[in-house]
Amino acid sequence: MENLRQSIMESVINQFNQKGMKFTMDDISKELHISKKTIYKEFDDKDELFFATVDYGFTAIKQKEAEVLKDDSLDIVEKLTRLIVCLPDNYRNIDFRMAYQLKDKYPLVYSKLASRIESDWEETEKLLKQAMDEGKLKKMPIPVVKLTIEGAIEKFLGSEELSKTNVSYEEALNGMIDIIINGLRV
Amino acid sequence: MENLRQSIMESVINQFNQKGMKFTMDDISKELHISKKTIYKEFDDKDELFFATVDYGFTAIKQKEAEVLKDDSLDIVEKLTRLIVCLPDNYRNIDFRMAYQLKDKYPLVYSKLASRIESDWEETEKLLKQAMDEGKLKKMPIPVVKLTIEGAIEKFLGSEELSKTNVSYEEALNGMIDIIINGLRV
DNA sequence: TGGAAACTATAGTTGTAAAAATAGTTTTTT
DNA sequence: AAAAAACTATTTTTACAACTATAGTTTCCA
Repeated sequence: MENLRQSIMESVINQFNQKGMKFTMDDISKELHISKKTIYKEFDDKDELFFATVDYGFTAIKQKEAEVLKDDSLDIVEKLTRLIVCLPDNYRNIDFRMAYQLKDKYPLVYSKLASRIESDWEETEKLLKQAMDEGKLKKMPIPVVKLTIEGAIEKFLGSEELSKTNVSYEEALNGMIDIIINGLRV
Repeated sequence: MENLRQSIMESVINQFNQKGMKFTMDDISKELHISKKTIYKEFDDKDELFFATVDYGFTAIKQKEAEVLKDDSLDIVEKLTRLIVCLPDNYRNIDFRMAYQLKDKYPLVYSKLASRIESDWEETEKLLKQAMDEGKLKKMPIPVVKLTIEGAIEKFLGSEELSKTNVSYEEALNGMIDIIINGLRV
């Protein structure tokens, strides 16, 4: 079976989002109705499993990103808008308020996670800079834009204010991106 | 001496921002070179001291806010911009990443702090709604604007990204407010 | 072959008793 | 009169042992 690895990693993501780091190899084997032995045939140890899972979790996002980038029917500002919409997928698939738990026990996995998210910003940053240089967007230090977007996403995910006021996450996200892209228009 | 209370409360704010909640009554007396007895003559106990300090910490901000509000030479959107610039003062004077420590031991103080910050948003929200109703700004759910601003401020204060890229806090703050106000313009 | 369960060494948790720190008071000193 | 220091009752940390949970392995069975 070739997608055995894959379903194990799916289970890891699932368990992680349910219980944070407090899930066991037994939890995974139970969820998948497979034996631990089978897991250990695919992955040397928990470390390798986590490491592989981080990579796996980003493949879909990277792909979506690549599609946007190569679609030449899109204006640079439109590309940017779509790219920014992609970014929060990271924060949704991997609940970041739980990821800090990795820092202590799996520092390598954590830094891989952090650097992949960072690298997801790279294309966006490049495009932002380009749009500013071309005069399509107002000049503004990139970190200001980046931190504003990141901060908003984390607030949208973490605060109860949205659900209390019946504003959906999607609505908030699109609103925020709309404000920022418009705010940067010359 | 009339500003004895005041200097004690200043010391509390100072100690808090240095050490979080891990400062003692002795620390305060040492910093001010006064005896503990003198502190306890002004304040019944640590609770009352903290409670009073929260109120004290907000007076300057509230005053600045009131001045902006009553200045009729300002356009509503200008008022809003200045009001939003005021808001972060809360987050700077009282480091919010440390305030959560109050929750357990001084729940009353914490809720006072939270509600005062919340009430600081009230005027801003009122003005935002008004500007949207008057067609001066694009309609947008208020929580989206609020969370975006709050999220950005917290990121600006907490992340090392600004200092690493030589962007000052003020620059970032003004940039962010500029983006958002412009992004909301019709 | 692979699932289920038993097994072991280790890592993590919990309870607790001793030690240290601290809020608030009292005494002494300046 | 107020600072400094000493004091006490309470709270907070610390240290450590007993207990529990878990990663990874091995055995057994369908």
